[in-house]
Amino acid sequence: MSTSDRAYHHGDLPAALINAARVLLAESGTEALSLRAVARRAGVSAMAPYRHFPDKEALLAAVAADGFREFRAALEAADGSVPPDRALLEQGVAYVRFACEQPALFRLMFGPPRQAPHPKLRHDQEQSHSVLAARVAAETAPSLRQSRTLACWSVVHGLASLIIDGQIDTGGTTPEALARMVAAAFLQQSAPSGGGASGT
Amino acid sequence: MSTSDRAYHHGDLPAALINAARVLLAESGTEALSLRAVARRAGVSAMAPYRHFPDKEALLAAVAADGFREFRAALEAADGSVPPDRALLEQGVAYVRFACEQPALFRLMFGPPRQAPHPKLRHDQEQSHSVLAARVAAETAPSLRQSRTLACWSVVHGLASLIIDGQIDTGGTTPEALARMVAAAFLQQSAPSGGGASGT
DNA sequence: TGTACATCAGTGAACGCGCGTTCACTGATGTAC
DNA sequence: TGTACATCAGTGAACGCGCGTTCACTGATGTAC
Repeated sequence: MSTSDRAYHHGDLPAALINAARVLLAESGTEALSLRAVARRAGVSAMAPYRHFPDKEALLAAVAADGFREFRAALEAADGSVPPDRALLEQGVAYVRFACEQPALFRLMFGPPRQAPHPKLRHDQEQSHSVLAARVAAETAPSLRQSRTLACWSVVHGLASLIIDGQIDTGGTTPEALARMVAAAFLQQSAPSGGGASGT
Repeated sequence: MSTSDRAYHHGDLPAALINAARVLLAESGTEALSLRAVARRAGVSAMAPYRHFPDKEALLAAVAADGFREFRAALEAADGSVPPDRALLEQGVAYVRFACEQPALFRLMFGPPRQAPHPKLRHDQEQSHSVLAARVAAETAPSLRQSRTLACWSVVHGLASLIIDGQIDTGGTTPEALARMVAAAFLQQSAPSGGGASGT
């Protein structure tokens, strides 16, 4: 506390800015995410961020990268939390849960590409994608891997998007329950061999 | 021509504005869609739109509603273009094609809700959703309808979103081919009875 | 241990911009007599 | 058929706003001697 209490030098302003951006994202959505607002939130002058990020895009990219690392961790945790034959289902549920808990962050991460994205961001993005791809690969014949991975990814991404964009009349059903319902319908018979998808 | 050539009164400014908005959307994306830019594009003063729309949101809602009507027509055309057992697949392909042909319009239609949406817009939205729902209902037992409709919707919506947001390394594959590949993987065995999904 | 000075990390005022929207207006149209 | 007038559909200047970014600055830190 004493070091960050009110020093002229902040200590770790980059991290503080990313944090402030995520708070703003959670509170007010993507529209409200201006450089000035982030600086204000971090309790620092409007110019301070330029010490650490060349421009607004760079800060946004850092926020997205941070999100992808957290996202990846969530997918991995879900994957490891159950026996292998239910891991894919749980990953899907975790995917939807993440989006619904932090919709604006999710939109920033997966929304329309802003510029040529930083290689750093690209890397964190691919790392998170590979968690799902690896699970599918583990239980799918090589010839079907690509289409099955993409189908799995599409179904969870689509459900997440439809929910957070208010397109679905959920009638009070929780996102998690919707995810289990949809995933069950999806996995029902498309598992290539044996057991699969009878979880709850 | 002679009536619209350069009259003080425009003739049908509302339609011209919606059109101008769609052109801008196609050319420069959602970010560029300001009221002023739309008016400029329609060759009219910045204030003229206020004769026909109470504010910016209302114009955007009209654009989205227009998009939903076109979207619905595309789904219906696809549905009717093949025998019933392949209609669902073709609807999915049409869904993805629409999104990829007009990504910014698609985002405006399905993006985060801006305000309490106009009832008119809600209606056009539901009309388009019902095309898919009706097809699923026609070939699915009542108890499975809800989950199967949502699963089908999610998979096409997710694929469309991933493509237009640049998340997928398509390696040159066309959106339509991706859609057929994913839909095939998805429908492979989840059709409740008989034939299904051996298209192309 | 003490001083000089380069470097680093912040400040604060100011810029130009495009935006949504207001206001008071003016030109065109249509209808009553 | 001609005129008076209400109404409708546009104009153009101006507002206040928050934005990203520039500029010149100042205070804090760390290193060489």
